[in-house]
Amino acid sequence: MFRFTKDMEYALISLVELSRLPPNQLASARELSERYALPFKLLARILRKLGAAGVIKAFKGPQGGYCLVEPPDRVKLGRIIEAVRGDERIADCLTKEGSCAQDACGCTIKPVIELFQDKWLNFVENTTLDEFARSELNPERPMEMLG
Amino acid sequence: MFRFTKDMEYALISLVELSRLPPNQLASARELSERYALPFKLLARILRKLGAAGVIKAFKGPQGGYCLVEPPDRVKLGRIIEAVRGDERIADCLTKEGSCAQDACGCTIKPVIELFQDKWLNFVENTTLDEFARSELNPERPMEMLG
DNA sequence: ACAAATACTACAAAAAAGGTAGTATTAAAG
DNA sequence: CTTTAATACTACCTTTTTTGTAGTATTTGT
Repeated sequence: MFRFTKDMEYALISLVELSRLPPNQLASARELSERYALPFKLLARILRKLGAAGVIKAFKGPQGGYCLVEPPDRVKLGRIIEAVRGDERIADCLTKEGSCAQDACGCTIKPVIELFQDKWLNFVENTTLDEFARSELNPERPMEMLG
Repeated sequence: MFRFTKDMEYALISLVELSRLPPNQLASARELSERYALPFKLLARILRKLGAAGVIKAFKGPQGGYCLVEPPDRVKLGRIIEAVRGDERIADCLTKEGSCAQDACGCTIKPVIELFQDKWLNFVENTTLDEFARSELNPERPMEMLG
């Protein structure tokens, strides 16, 4: 029900590394993959997604690599998830038309699922990369999820 | 990253139905499956799991069926998840020995993942079936997750 | 005895996750 | 202007998880 997938792990490990880079420095997919023992090709694909989404910036050629576009406290978890995993929803019935078997919906739990979704979306919009980089969640902000 | 699987949906729909049953009445797998258009055999297996976990009580034979063992406000979400899905953890690296590729862990995000896990576990321990049956989350309790 | 229910096991199909391979393109450096 | 180290892109492939089906055994009220 709630799980860090490998692609999210790899993305976050990479982004934390980029967060900690001195200004104007880059890290390449190769470096990241070797440093953290991540499968190179897979990581490269994930970084490309992050690049396409504008979360990181790519530089080609020798001495190339990636860096963050914005400071870590401006990078929302929700944006990372969307970049890496696409537009995830927390239950099929909320996304795909007609995928609620209880169609014309005698579904008794849909309201609660919708509620969960709102809260979850709100949470990922209020969690930022710097909280991962600092290894702690922000105790200052009102916690919409995860205390 | 956060998703209601079908088996959890089916379990919750069934449990909400059982919650609303008049005292001393039962609902059978067949009834539940027909009323909510759920695949019978699959539902039966889920109900068996809930039975084995002591969340619901089963009565065999004609006029048989299932009922809750405890009142809905005593049934924690965590117990339902464990019954239906087994002992889920939110990331492989926290469960399976040696499944952290960054072993001897240069993993920079493990602390945050552990934090998420604590919060999640705390959340599911403080969410109860009656909140699903009432179609709203409890605004009274301090919200550890999901606002 | 019959019928209606749960209990249990095995299988299988579909979807998602995780990973690999090869090629094209770009650009810095010699 | 060639080499080389980087990203960009596409097509597969393997494994695991999810979802669903089938068939049989067992229990129990009527």
